Amino acid sequence: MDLDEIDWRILDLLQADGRLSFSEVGRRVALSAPAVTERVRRLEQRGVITGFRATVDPRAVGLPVEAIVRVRVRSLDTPRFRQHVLALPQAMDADHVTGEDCWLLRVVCASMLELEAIVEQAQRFGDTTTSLVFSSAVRGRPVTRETVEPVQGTNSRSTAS
Amino acid sequence: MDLDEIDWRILDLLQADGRLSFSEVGRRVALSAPAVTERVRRLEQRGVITGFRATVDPRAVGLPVEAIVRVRVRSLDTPRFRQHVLALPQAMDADHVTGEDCWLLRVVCASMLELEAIVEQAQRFGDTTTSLVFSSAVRGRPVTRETVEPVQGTNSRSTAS
DNA sequence: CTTGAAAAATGCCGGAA
DNA sequence: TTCCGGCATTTTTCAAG
Repeated sequence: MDLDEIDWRILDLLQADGRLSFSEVGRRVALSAPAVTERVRRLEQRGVITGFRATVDPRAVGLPVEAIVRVRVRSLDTPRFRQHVLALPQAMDADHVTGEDCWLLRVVCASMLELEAIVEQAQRFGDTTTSLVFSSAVRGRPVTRETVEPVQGTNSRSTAS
Repeated sequence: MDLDEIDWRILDLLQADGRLSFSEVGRRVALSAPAVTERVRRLEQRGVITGFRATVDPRAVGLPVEAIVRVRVRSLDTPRFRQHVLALPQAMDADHVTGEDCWLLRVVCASMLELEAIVEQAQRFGDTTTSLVFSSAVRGRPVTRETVEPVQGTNSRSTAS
């Protein structure tokens, strides 16, 4: 929560390239390598950095179909539904949300046939609404200081701030 | 696409911990460090690995509100809407999808007040439906061989396969 | 947080299966 | 091709200030 300017710069760098050496990070933020290592360790311990991951493009490994499946789960079935999606290897994200469609799944799969099977499985727990993803204009935007303290005047209405 | 067993094991390891040294990966898959480096380089070149990133928990940096905003963008406004969401630091994901709600935004922000402002901005482009995220049962599940070739008999209907 | 030294990892090369 | 071994360089790690 109380991150200083250097913490934010480190987060910027590591969200852009999670394999940057801590020496290199240190060079860019004008700190020694051990200092960076220690800051990163503390950011992880405080739960700010939750991990470092390689990101894989599903389309590049034979998963061209991406869809958002909204499921109106009957409340009694919620625990079983939770178990179900946890076991679904094609479910990349599953969010429990407010509103009529209690659950939102992001699913990737090899074909429409497979998507059909997945949606049919989900139907066991409630009504579904499925949308195919054309494209993603934004995916996993890094969290920056701007996200936390957005500046005013960024919108088209007030360009001449 | 044509990934062998070792490629999959490397992807498993690096999706779990993107900062593992390639020597360590090599130890675990019984390959020399240069061989791992070369495989990772090719996986990146083929677009399988799209990058390595640190993941940041928005809640840990003062962004406790997460919401999915569906926007029914009027088709003529789509290009401007695209520009708008690209400029929104709170939009973590933005997907163009089929169906009535042409766009799905995943938004994080500091307060309900801020969410209200963002939704009001989105309203300029079309009607919106907003759902608050209670929790995420799955977030960024790794892509595995199972995702590409799901085994049959995983579902509750056919446990005794 | 820094420095400095030991241990480990990386990058690059020629050569083997 | 794909992988291995070896060497120079860089990075990591750990101690001490």
